[in-house]
Amino acid sequence: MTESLILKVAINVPLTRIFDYLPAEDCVVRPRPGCRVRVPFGRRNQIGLIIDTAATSDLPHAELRRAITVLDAEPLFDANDLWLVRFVSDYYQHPIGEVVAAALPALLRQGKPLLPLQAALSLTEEGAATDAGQVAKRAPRQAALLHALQENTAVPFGTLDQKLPGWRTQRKPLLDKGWVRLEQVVDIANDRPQLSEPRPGPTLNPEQREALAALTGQTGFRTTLLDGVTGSGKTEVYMRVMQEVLGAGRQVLILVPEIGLTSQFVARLKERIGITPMLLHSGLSDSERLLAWRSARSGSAPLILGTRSAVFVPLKSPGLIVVDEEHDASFKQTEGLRYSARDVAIVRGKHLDIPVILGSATPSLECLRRAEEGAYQHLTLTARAGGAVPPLMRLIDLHKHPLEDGLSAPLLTAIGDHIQRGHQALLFINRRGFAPTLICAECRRMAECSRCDSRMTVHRSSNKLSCHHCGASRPLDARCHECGGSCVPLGQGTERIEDALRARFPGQTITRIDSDSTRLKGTMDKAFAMAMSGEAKILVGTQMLSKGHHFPKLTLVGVINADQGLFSTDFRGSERLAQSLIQVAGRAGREKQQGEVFIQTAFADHPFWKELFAGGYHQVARFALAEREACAWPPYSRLALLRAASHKREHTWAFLHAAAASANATQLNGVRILGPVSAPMERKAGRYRGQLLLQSRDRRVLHQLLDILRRDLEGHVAGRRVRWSIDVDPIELF
DNA sequence: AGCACGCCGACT
DNA sequence: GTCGGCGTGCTC
Repeated sequence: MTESLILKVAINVPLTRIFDYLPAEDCVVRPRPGCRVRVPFGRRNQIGLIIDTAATSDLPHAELRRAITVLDAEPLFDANDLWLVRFVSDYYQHPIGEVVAAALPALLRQGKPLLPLQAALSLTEEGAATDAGQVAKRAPRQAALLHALQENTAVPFGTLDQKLPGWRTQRKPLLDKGWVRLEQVVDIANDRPQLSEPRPGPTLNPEQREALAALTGQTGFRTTLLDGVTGSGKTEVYMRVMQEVLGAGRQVLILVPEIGLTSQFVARLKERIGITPMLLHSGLSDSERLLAWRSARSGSAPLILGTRSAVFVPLKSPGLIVVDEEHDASFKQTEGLRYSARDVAIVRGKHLDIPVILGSATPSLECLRRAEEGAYQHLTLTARAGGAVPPLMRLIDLHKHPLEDGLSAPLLTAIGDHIQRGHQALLFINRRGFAPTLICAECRRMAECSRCDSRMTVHRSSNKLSCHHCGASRPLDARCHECGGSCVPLGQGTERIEDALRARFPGQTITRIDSDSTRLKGTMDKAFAMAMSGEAKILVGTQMLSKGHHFPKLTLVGVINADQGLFSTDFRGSERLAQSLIQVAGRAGREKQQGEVFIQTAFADHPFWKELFAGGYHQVARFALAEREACAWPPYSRLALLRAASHKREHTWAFLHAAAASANATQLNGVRILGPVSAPMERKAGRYRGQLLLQSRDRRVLHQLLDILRRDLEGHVAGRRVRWSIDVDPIELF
C-alpha cells in the first residue's frame, strides 16, 4: 500500500516554505494539524508545527523524510488559530515558522510538554501491603510518608512538600525497601481563575449609557471605535460589555500597549468584575507564560490581559477582543515579524465572528477613517466623568519669553503657583539624558557617534556620552578632539531640566521618570508611587510618564519642547504630536481641579497650533486626513517598505536597485515604486541603510507585487550580502 | 537561522 | 604541513 499521509510542517527558520514529512514510524499519537512534531531537518532535529495534512506532496516520495515523534496528543492550535498563523504569514510576508514561534510560549517552542510532568511518588504493591502501624513504632516518619501515599495513586513532590515537610529524607529508605516508586505525573496546575466580590460600578452618564446600549447584545463580528476623551469613562464601558460576555460563558481578551499599563487595569478588573485577569506579557518567566497561555487555551482563564503578542493566544471560547489605546505605536512590532496587534485583533475578530472594541482618546487616523466610512461603529464619549473640566491649554511663544535652562518665565511662575497650592507639576520632555549633544565652544564641532550618523547624548549621572541609536558609549570629552577647545553640553534633556528645577525650587521633591532613572528593578514602582501619592511635587519625564497613569494631585503639565514634532520628515508627524500632547495633557487635573497645560514653542504661528486650539485632536485629525487624501498617503493608500542594511554602502544600493528593477518588471498597475533612497540617518550601528517604498490604493495589488518581489529577492545573490526585510503597513517610514 | 563544504592566509 | 577565515549552498 502506498503511503498517503503527508505532514505539512512549519519550522522556525527564516524560510517561507512549508516542509513535507512522512508520519513517524511508531505512530502512537495521531499527527493532526496544530500538533508539534520533532523532525529531522538538514543535519539536525527541529521542532515544527503541523500546519496541515495532505495526501500528496510536490516532492517525490523518496525525497521525503520521516517525522520522529508527535509531541502533542491534542492540537495546540485549532483550525481558527492555524488560519490566523497562515494569514499573518501571508499578510506580513513573513516565514510561517517564525509566525508560529511568535505565537508559542518559549517552553513549547523548545519542545516542552504543554502540561509539565512532575516527579511524584506512589506506593508499590509491597508498600500498600505494609502495615504502617507496625512501621510507625520504629520509623514514625517513614510511616507518615506511607500514610500520605495511601489515598492517592501518585502524589507529586510539591504536594508532599506542603503536606509533610521534611518527607524528602525518607524517600531513599522507602525506595530501597521497594515500598514506593518514582513516577512522572501531569501537573494539574492550579489555574482556576481568582475570583473576588465584584463592586457595583458608578452610574453611567447618558453618553456612556448610549455607548453601552450600542455594544450590548452583540455577539457577531463588528469593530467599534470607542472614541472618548481622557477621563470619560471608557474603561467602565468596556467593563460592562465584558461582564455581559463573561456572563455568557465566553472569554475576553484585552490588549494594552505596555506592561506598565497592566497593573492598574488588573486592579480595576479585579475590583469591578471580580476576576483577576490572566496576564500575558514579556515580564513573565517562561513557566508563568506557559501557564497563562495554557489557561487561555483551555478556557480556564475567562479574562486575559496582555501586550502585543497576546493577540495570538489560543482561546477556548472567545467572545470579545478589546484593544485599549488603539493608536499606540507599541502595538506594531518593529523588527522580525512586523505585525500590528491591533490589526491582527480585528482580522481575528472577523474570522472568529466576535466583536472587537478599539478604545482611544486620540484614535489613529486609520481607525477614524474606517469609522467615517462606516466600516467601524463610532461611539464618542465627550463628557468627563465626575464633571471634571478639560485642561486649559496655552502656548508659550519662545520669541517673547526666552529660555533659561530650557524653562521660560511663564512656565516657571506656573510651576511655583501650582506647587504652592499643594499640587503637582509635570514637565514633559522627550529626550532623556542631560543634553542632546556636546559641542566645542571654539570650533562648534559636535560629539558624533562613530557608528551612526548621529550625535551622542550627554549623560551627566554616568559622566558619559552615549548614542541612543546604537547604545555605544564613551567618557565625556574634556577637550575637543579637533581644536582642543572646551566642550559644553547643548540643549536640554530630562537630567538637565531636573537640575535646573532643583536650583529653582530648592527643598521641593523632584522625581525624574525615564528609562534611565527606572532601569533598576523596583525603582520604577517607587518613582510612580511617589508620583501617585503626591509626595513628589515636580515630575520630570519622557513619554513614559504620559501614558495612562493617573496622578490625583497633578494640575500642571509643561511641555518643554514640542517643536521637533512640528517639522517631522514623516507624514505621521502631526498625528503623533497631537496624540502625545493630548495624552500628556490628559494627566492634568482630573477631579474638581482644572488642569493647565503650557506648551513651549518657537513656532507659535505654525498652523498646527491653530488647529489644535480651535478643535482639539479631532480638528488636527481632520486636517491631517485631508492632507493625506491629497497626497494619497495612508489611510487613503497602503504602504509596504523594503528596508536593507549592510556594512558596505554599495551592497545596500545594489540590492535596492535590483529590488526596484524586479518590482518594475512586474508591470502591475496601480503600485507606485518610490526610491530607492537612503535612510535619513543613513548609517546606524555601522550599517548603511536604505529603502524602497511601495504604495498602492489597492491592497490586493500591493500584495501581489510583494509576493513576486519577495520570491525574486529570496533567490537573488544581492540579497545575501544585505540584511533586508519587508514591512507591511509600516508606521515609521525612516 | 544553523550547519557543512570549500578554498586561501598565518601558525603550532 | 594544518587551523580557521567567512563566502556559498541547502534544509522536506
